[in-house]
Amino acid sequence: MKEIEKTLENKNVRPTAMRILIYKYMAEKEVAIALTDIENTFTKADRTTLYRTLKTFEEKGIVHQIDDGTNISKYALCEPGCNCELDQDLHLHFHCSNCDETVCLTAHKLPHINLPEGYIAEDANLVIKGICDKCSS
Amino acid sequence: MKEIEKTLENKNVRPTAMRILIYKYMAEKEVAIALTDIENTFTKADRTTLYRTLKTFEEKGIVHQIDDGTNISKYALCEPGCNCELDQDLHLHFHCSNCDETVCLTAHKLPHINLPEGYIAEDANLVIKGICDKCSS
DNA sequence: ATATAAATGCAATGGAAGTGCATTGTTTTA
DNA sequence: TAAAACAATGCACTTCCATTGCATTTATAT
Ligand SMILES: [Mn+2]
Ligand SMILES: [Mn+2]
Ligand SMILES: [Zn+2]
Ligand SMILES: [Zn+2]
Repeated sequence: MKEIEKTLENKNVRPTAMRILIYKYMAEKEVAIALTDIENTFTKADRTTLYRTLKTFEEKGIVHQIDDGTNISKYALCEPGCNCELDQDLHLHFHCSNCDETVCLTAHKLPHINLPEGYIAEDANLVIKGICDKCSS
Repeated sequence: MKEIEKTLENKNVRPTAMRILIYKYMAEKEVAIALTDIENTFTKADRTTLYRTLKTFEEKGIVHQIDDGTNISKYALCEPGCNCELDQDLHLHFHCSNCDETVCLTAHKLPHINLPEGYIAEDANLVIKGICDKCSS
């Protein structure tokens, strides 16, 4: 428990009860989390609080937002030492069309892309859709 | 004009007045088009008609949908001979954070990705965000 | 203890996607 | 050609998620 408090404080986020719970929840799940997931888990808390918690976590580099093509924002805890604010650590994401779960494939970094003249890359998003390991077996 | 009618008929889409106009509009633009773009252009037509036109075009392989990360679906005419229904012709897309325009970089095919055991890829989406050639000059 | 600032809760809004159904227009085919 | 069948369009309405303003509560600083 104290671990999580430390982690939050290190990122300049006050470790409130709700924030600790959400962090713990995300740490236990191995998949990307949507706001509605958190909503359904912590039904006593207000949706806005949960929403703002995710936003705060994102701003402070605790989680990164994932756009998996479902038009539902998902979030996952950043790896220790990840610098996704600096657009490094760009890994790919996999979205399973069967179970609708999205996972970070942090080991799979994005390949470098040579753009045409005049184009300046600042960020990239690569999502693979298909069947995940759990659903394919 | 007759060109467009032929194209639509070849794809088993009836060349109605509205559809021809929308096709023409998209052909003239070199960027991906959102429903609201079409809405703002053809203000007399109903939004649903325009919406369903895009859906029809997509189903019949006349346009492909583009998810550029803005959470607004965009569409672009398929290249002649493109087989995006078969998940081939997977090219990357570039979204300019300055002018908010999205373009197909059809010359840039997606690199092959080796996924971990058990993962089966069916589709992929790669979007580069940054500054486009027009905005960087 | 008081002042200040941050976090939370409540209510409302906005934008975009999607659907049901009636109406209009077009194509078959008898 | 007229009737029947089918496709396209228009209107109204719904759903879903993201986002904001403001009041209230809670925590921190002086
Ligand atoms: Mn990730
Ligand atoms: Mn494209
Ligand atoms: Zn799955
Ligand atoms: Zn631009």
